[in-house]
Amino acid sequence: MTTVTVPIPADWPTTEARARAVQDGLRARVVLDEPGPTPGTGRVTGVDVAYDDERDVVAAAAVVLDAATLAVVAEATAVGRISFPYVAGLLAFREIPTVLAALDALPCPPGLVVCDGYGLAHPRRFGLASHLGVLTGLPTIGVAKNPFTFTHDAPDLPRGSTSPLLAGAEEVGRAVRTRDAVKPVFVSVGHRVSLDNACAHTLALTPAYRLPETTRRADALCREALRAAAHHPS
DNA sequence: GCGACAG
DNA sequence: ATCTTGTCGC
Repeated sequence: MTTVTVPIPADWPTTEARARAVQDGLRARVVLDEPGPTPGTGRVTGVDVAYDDERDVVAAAAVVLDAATLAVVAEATAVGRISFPYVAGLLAFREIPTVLAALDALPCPPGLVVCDGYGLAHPRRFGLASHLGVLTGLPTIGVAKNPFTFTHDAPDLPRGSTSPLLAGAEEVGRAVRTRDAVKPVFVSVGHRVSLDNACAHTLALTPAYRLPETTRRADALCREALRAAAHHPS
Protein backbone atom coordinates (compact mmCIF):
# COMPACT_ATOMS: atom_id res chain seq x y z
CA MET A 1 0.00 0.00 0.00
CA THR A 2 1.16 3.53 -0.74
CA THR A 3 1.20 6.42 1.73
CA VAL A 4 1.93 9.98 0.71
CA THR A 5 2.44 13.28 2.53
CA VAL A 6 0.63 16.35 1.23
CA PRO A 7 1.04 20.09 1.62
CA ILE A 8 -1.95 22.42 1.87
CA PRO A 9 -2.40 24.11 -1.55
CA ALA A 10 -0.96 27.63 -1.63
CA ASP A 11 -4.29 29.07 -2.78
CA TRP A 12 -6.40 27.22 -0.21
CA PRO A 13 -9.06 29.48 1.38
CA THR A 14 -8.24 30.85 4.82
CA THR A 15 -11.52 32.45 5.79
CA GLU A 16 -15.09 31.21 5.87
CA ALA A 17 -16.14 33.93 3.46
CA ARG A 18 -13.53 32.84 0.90
CA ALA A 19 -14.48 29.19 1.30
CA ARG A 20 -18.14 29.96 0.71
CA ALA A 21 -17.16 31.95 -2.38
CA VAL A 22 -15.29 28.92 -3.73
CA GLN A 23 -18.40 26.79 -3.23
CA ASP A 24 -20.51 29.37 -5.03
CA GLY A 25 -18.04 29.37 -7.92
CA LEU A 26 -17.85 25.59 -8.31
CA ARG A 27 -21.48 24.70 -7.72
CA ALA A 28 -22.51 25.26 -11.34
CA ARG A 29 -20.14 22.49 -12.44
CA VAL A 30 -21.99 19.74 -10.62
CA VAL A 31 -23.57 17.26 -13.04
CA LEU A 32 -26.94 15.94 -11.87
CA ASP A 33 -28.38 14.46 -15.07
CA GLU A 34 -26.35 11.26 -15.30
CA PRO A 35 -27.52 7.97 -13.73
CA GLY A 36 -23.97 6.92 -12.85
CA PRO A 37 -22.46 3.43 -12.64
CA THR A 38 -24.78 0.44 -12.25
CA PRO A 39 -24.92 -0.69 -8.60
CA GLY A 40 -23.12 -3.97 -7.98
CA THR A 41 -20.77 -3.58 -10.95
CA GLY A 42 -17.28 -2.22 -11.40
CA ARG A 43 -15.48 -0.65 -8.48
CA VAL A 44 -16.55 1.43 -5.52
CA THR A 45 -14.14 3.47 -3.41
CA GLY A 46 -14.64 4.68 0.14
CA VAL A 47 -12.83 7.77 1.43
CA ASP A 48 -12.59 8.98 5.02
CA VAL A 49 -10.45 11.19 7.23
CA ALA A 50 -9.21 11.11 10.85
CA TYR A 51 -7.76 14.00 12.83
CA ASP A 52 -5.32 14.74 15.62
CA ASP A 53 -6.08 18.39 16.27
CA GLU A 54 -3.54 18.42 19.09
CA ARG A 55 -0.68 17.65 16.72
CA ASP A 56 -2.26 19.29 13.68
CA VAL A 57 -2.25 16.07 11.71
CA VAL A 58 -4.86 14.71 9.34
CA ALA A 59 -4.87 11.28 7.70
CA ALA A 60 -7.05 10.22 4.79
CA ALA A 61 -7.71 6.79 3.33
CA ALA A 62 -9.12 5.55 0.02
CA VAL A 63 -10.19 1.92 -0.19
CA VAL A 64 -11.23 0.40 -3.52
CA LEU A 65 -13.72 -2.48 -3.40
CA ASP A 66 -15.00 -4.79 -6.09
CA ALA A 67 -18.65 -3.72 -6.21
CA ALA A 68 -19.94 -7.26 -6.75
CA THR A 69 -18.00 -9.07 -4.01
CA LEU A 70 -17.02 -6.12 -1.77
CA ALA A 71 -13.48 -7.55 -1.69
CA VAL A 72 -10.68 -5.01 -1.22
CA VAL A 73 -8.92 -4.31 -4.52
CA ALA A 74 -6.56 -1.51 -3.49
CA GLU A 75 -5.82 0.96 -0.69
CA ALA A 76 -3.91 4.20 -0.26
CA THR A 77 -3.44 6.73 2.53
CA ALA A 78 -2.16 10.28 2.81
CA VAL A 79 -1.21 12.49 5.75
CA GLY A 80 -0.88 16.24 6.05
CA ARG A 81 -1.60 19.29 8.17
CA ILE A 82 -5.18 20.29 8.97
CA SER A 83 -6.24 22.66 6.19
CA PHE A 84 -9.33 24.28 7.72
CA PRO A 85 -11.22 24.33 11.03
CA TYR A 86 -14.44 22.38 11.33
CA VAL A 87 -17.33 24.58 10.31
CA ALA A 88 -20.71 23.05 9.48
CA GLY A 89 -21.20 23.62 5.75
CA LEU A 90 -17.47 23.90 5.03
CA LEU A 91 -16.37 20.36 5.81
CA ALA A 92 -14.87 19.90 2.36
CA PHE A 93 -12.15 22.45 3.05
CA ARG A 94 -11.02 20.37 6.00
CA GLU A 95 -10.95 17.05 4.17
CA ILE A 96 -10.33 17.52 0.47
CA PRO A 97 -6.56 18.11 0.11
CA THR A 98 -5.70 14.90 1.93
CA VAL A 99 -8.51 12.90 0.34
CA LEU A 100 -7.40 13.99 -3.14
CA ALA A 101 -3.86 12.85 -2.36
CA ALA A 102 -5.06 9.44 -1.20
CA LEU A 103 -7.15 9.03 -4.36
CA ASP A 104 -4.20 10.08 -6.52
CA ALA A 105 -2.01 7.51 -4.78
CA LEU A 106 -4.30 4.63 -5.76
CA PRO A 107 -2.83 2.21 -8.32
CA CYS A 108 -6.15 1.88 -10.16
CA PRO A 109 -9.23 3.94 -11.09
CA PRO A 110 -11.61 4.44 -8.13
CA GLY A 111 -14.91 4.03 -9.96
CA LEU A 112 -17.75 5.43 -7.84
CA VAL A 113 -16.54 7.35 -4.78
CA VAL A 114 -18.56 7.12 -1.55
CA CYS A 115 -18.02 10.02 0.87
CA ASP A 116 -18.69 10.15 4.60
CA GLY A 117 -20.96 13.21 4.61
CA TYR A 118 -23.22 15.04 2.20
CA GLY A 119 -23.39 16.10 -1.43
CA LEU A 120 -26.49 18.00 -2.53
CA ALA A 121 -27.89 17.96 1.00
CA HIS A 122 -25.99 21.07 2.02
CA PRO A 123 -26.86 24.67 2.92
CA ARG A 124 -25.59 25.83 -0.50
CA ARG A 125 -26.21 22.47 -2.22
CA PHE A 126 -22.48 21.81 -2.50
CA GLY A 127 -21.29 19.43 0.17
CA LEU A 128 -18.14 17.32 0.36
CA ALA A 129 -19.30 14.73 -2.19
CA SER A 130 -20.27 17.42 -4.71
CA HIS A 131 -16.96 19.23 -4.24
CA LEU A 132 -14.87 16.09 -4.56
CA GLY A 133 -16.82 15.08 -7.66
CA VAL A 134 -16.29 18.40 -9.41
CA LEU A 135 -12.56 18.44 -8.62
CA THR A 136 -11.96 14.87 -9.80
CA GLY A 137 -14.66 14.41 -12.42
CA LEU A 138 -15.53 11.10 -10.74
CA PRO A 139 -19.06 9.93 -9.92
CA THR A 140 -19.61 10.55 -6.18
CA ILE A 141 -22.29 10.14 -3.53
CA GLY A 142 -22.52 11.13 0.12
CA VAL A 143 -23.68 8.81 2.89
CA ALA A 144 -24.01 10.58 6.24
CA LYS A 145 -24.80 9.32 9.71
CA ASN A 146 -26.91 12.31 10.74
CA PRO A 147 -29.71 14.35 9.12
CA PHE A 148 -27.82 17.63 9.61
CA THR A 149 -30.35 20.47 9.49
CA PHE A 150 -32.74 18.65 7.21
CA THR A 151 -36.06 17.06 8.06
CA HIS A 152 -37.43 13.62 7.33
CA ASP A 153 -40.06 11.15 8.42
CA ALA A 154 -38.82 7.86 9.80
CA PRO A 155 -38.62 5.26 7.02
CA ASP A 156 -40.56 2.03 7.55
CA LEU A 157 -38.72 -0.55 9.66
CA PRO A 158 -37.59 -3.07 7.00
CA ARG A 159 -34.14 -2.64 5.46
CA GLY A 160 -34.48 -0.91 2.08
CA SER A 161 -37.20 1.48 3.20
CA THR A 162 -36.61 5.15 2.43
CA SER A 163 -38.10 8.56 3.09
CA PRO A 164 -37.29 11.95 1.57
CA LEU A 165 -34.68 14.16 3.22
CA LEU A 166 -36.17 17.61 2.92
CA ALA A 167 -35.02 21.20 2.85
CA GLY A 168 -38.47 22.72 3.06
CA ALA A 169 -40.28 21.08 0.15
CA GLU A 170 -37.11 20.24 -1.79
CA GLU A 171 -35.88 16.64 -1.67
CA VAL A 172 -32.13 16.99 -1.17
CA GLY A 173 -31.52 13.35 -0.32
CA ARG A 174 -33.06 10.29 1.28
CA ALA A 175 -33.09 8.59 4.65
CA VAL A 176 -32.27 4.97 3.84
CA ARG A 177 -32.82 2.11 6.27
CA THR A 178 -29.87 -0.23 5.75
CA ARG A 179 -30.72 -2.58 8.65
CA ASP A 180 -34.12 -3.60 9.96
CA ALA A 181 -35.30 -1.18 12.66
CA VAL A 182 -31.89 0.51 12.93
CA LYS A 183 -31.39 4.28 12.51
CA PRO A 184 -31.21 5.09 8.80
CA VAL A 185 -28.28 6.65 6.93
CA PHE A 186 -28.70 9.85 4.93
CA VAL A 187 -27.88 9.57 1.26
CA SER A 188 -27.42 12.44 -1.16
CA VAL A 189 -26.14 12.86 -4.67
CA GLY A 190 -22.63 14.13 -5.26
CA HIS A 191 -21.66 14.31 -8.93
CA ARG A 192 -22.80 12.33 -11.98
CA VAL A 193 -25.06 9.92 -10.06
CA SER A 194 -28.86 9.88 -9.70
CA LEU A 195 -30.49 9.77 -6.27
CA ASP A 196 -32.15 6.43 -7.05
CA ASN A 197 -28.79 4.94 -7.96
CA ALA A 198 -27.08 6.53 -4.96
CA CYS A 199 -29.59 4.76 -2.71
CA ALA A 200 -29.20 1.48 -4.62
CA HIS A 201 -25.42 1.67 -4.24
CA THR A 202 -25.82 2.32 -0.53
CA LEU A 203 -27.97 -0.79 -0.13
CA ALA A 204 -25.54 -2.87 -2.20
CA LEU A 205 -22.77 -1.76 0.17
CA THR A 206 -24.62 -2.64 3.37
CA PRO A 207 -25.17 -6.43 3.42
CA ALA A 208 -24.20 -6.69 7.08
CA TYR A 209 -23.81 -3.33 8.80
CA ARG A 210 -25.59 0.02 8.98
CA LEU A 211 -22.75 1.90 7.27
CA PRO A 212 -21.41 1.09 3.78
CA GLU A 213 -18.45 -1.30 3.63
CA THR A 214 -16.57 1.42 1.80
CA THR A 215 -16.96 3.82 4.72
CA ARG A 216 -16.14 1.16 7.30
CA ARG A 217 -12.96 0.13 5.50
CA ALA A 218 -11.83 3.69 4.88
CA ASP A 219 -12.57 4.69 8.48
CA ALA A 220 -10.48 1.85 9.89
CA LEU A 221 -7.62 2.58 7.49
CA CYS A 222 -7.40 6.33 8.08
CA ARG A 223 -7.38 5.82 11.84
CA GLU A 224 -4.54 3.36 11.42
CA ALA A 225 -2.68 5.84 9.22
CA LEU A 226 -3.17 8.56 11.82
CA ARG A 227 -1.69 6.36 14.52
CA ALA A 228 1.25 5.48 12.29
CA ALA A 229 1.84 9.18 11.60
CA ALA A 230 1.86 9.89 15.34
CA HIS A 231 4.52 7.23 15.84
CA HIS A 232 6.65 8.60 13.03
CA PRO A 233 6.40 12.40 13.29
CA SER A 234 7.99 14.27 10.41
C1' DG B 1 -30.37 37.71 18.97
C1' DC B 2 -30.24 32.47 20.04
C1' DG B 3 -29.73 27.76 19.03
C1' DA B 4 -28.62 24.06 15.64
C1' DC B 5 -25.15 22.36 12.96
C1' DA B 6 -22.03 16.63 7.90
C1' DG B 7 -17.02 15.29 10.22
C1' DA C 1 -14.26 14.22 14.61
C1' DT C 2 -12.64 12.88 19.55
C1' DC C 3 -12.65 11.83 24.71
C1' DT C 4 -13.91 6.60 26.88
C1' DT C 5 -15.89 0.98 30.37
C1' DG C 6 -18.82 -1.69 30.69
C1' DT C 7 -22.82 -3.77 29.20
C1' DC C 8 -27.06 -5.61 27.04
C1' DG C 9 -28.45 -8.55 23.25
C1' DC C 10 -28.52 -11.41 18.89
